[in-house]
Amino acid sequence: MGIYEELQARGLIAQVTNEPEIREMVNSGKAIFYIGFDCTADSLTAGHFMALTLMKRLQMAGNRPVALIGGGTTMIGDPSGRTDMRKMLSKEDIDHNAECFKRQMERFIEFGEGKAQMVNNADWLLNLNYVDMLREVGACFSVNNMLRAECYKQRMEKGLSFLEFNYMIMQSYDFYYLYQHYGCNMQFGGDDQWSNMLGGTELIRRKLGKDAHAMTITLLTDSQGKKMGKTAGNAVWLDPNKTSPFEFYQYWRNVGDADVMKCIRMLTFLSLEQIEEMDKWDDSRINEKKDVLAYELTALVHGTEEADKARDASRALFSGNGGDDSNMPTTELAEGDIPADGINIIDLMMMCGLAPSKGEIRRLIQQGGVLVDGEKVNGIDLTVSLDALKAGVKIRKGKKVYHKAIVK
RNA sequence: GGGAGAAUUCCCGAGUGGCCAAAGGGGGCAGACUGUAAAUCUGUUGUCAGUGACUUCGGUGGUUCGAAUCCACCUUCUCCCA
Repeated sequence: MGIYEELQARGLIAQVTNEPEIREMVNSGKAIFYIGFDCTADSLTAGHFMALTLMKRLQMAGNRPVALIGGGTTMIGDPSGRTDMRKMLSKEDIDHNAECFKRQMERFIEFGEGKAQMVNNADWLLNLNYVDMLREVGACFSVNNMLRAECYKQRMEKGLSFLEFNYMIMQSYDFYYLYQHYGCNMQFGGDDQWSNMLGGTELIRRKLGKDAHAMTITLLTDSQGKKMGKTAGNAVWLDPNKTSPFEFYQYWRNVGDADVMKCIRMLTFLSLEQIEEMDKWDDSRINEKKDVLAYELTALVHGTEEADKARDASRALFSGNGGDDSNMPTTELAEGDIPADGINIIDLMMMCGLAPSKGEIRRLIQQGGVLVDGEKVNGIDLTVSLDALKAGVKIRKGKKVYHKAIVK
């Protein structure tokens, strides 16, 4: 079984330009492929993670990845799948974000001579001359066709600025540029990138008379069709400072029943045999599956040591036996922050960042959603003593958020 | 360039002088039920304090005892005509 068949079996392939040729190319390790990452934030997210695993899979099969950081395209902003315009980022922000991306990717993909390469499209996009560009590339695009592209459809109602309209051209130019300078013959991306990617193969065909290929990955959605990798509208980050390994673990531990096997198949590096085996497990082992998923992914992103800790913490908290809670998310407070006669529970929770406002904590307590050291808090006037804090106080918010406050 | 319209809280969307911190829905949070799942039901959802104060309806000024609501200018967007 070749890598192509494996990707297929894992349900990762959404659309391809020419299946027989792509199959042959990736299976024989001849593909030099790129995936673009627009740096709109200072950390990669769980959404990018799938693209990273794909790079790794293909690299393991002998293909050469090119990770493209979108320092140039981020200046424009991809309108795909959006109903409103992206916030314009400053050049400085973009450079900073690109740096962060680079560091995160290096942990994951092997870069170096003969291995993966990393490029930044700011290097060639930012110095383009407008008129030259229009003559060289603009002439190859039909506005009529572009307007029909799926990625602009959603924007036809709310409006699309000329700036964003050009995104497809920039991305196409990237492919064209990489084809010529890096021998890059294939592009991968999320399924929402399909039309942008076709723009690139089309441009290469017109300018050079050569065939380049494009392949999209199935977007990871839950059983309700919503994009995964978000909690309450916030991304699940790969940066441990933005999403701790514990929270990361918990996110995957909590996926819906219907989505577990799909996630395992698409995201983990467990062999297909192992996965088939798990698929046969009885429904009573559903939580075991979730545990495997969470552990595997946390280990991939944060390393086995962090994954072990996250799993231990999770088991200690949820399996009911008390257990080792040393890996619980913790806020360390200075003795000077706490009055000698103790601190009100509301203020304490504020210090731990457990809620954005005092009103919310009050409501939480009134609705019976707060437990301190296992005891339900019955009133908003509870005071936590300094001595208790020195020993460490466990606060539980709702069913799943555990936090420890300790005075050092 | 000309004309018409729009901007409301996390999102969508009602509100056309006081009864508006602002209907309804979505989302979020909590409770019940459970398996750290889903579905369902209930409560809750500006901030700080408590029988009240403060901030919020694109921005800046103005009218008024009182403005999300009226007026002027500005900004952004949509639609129609060029």
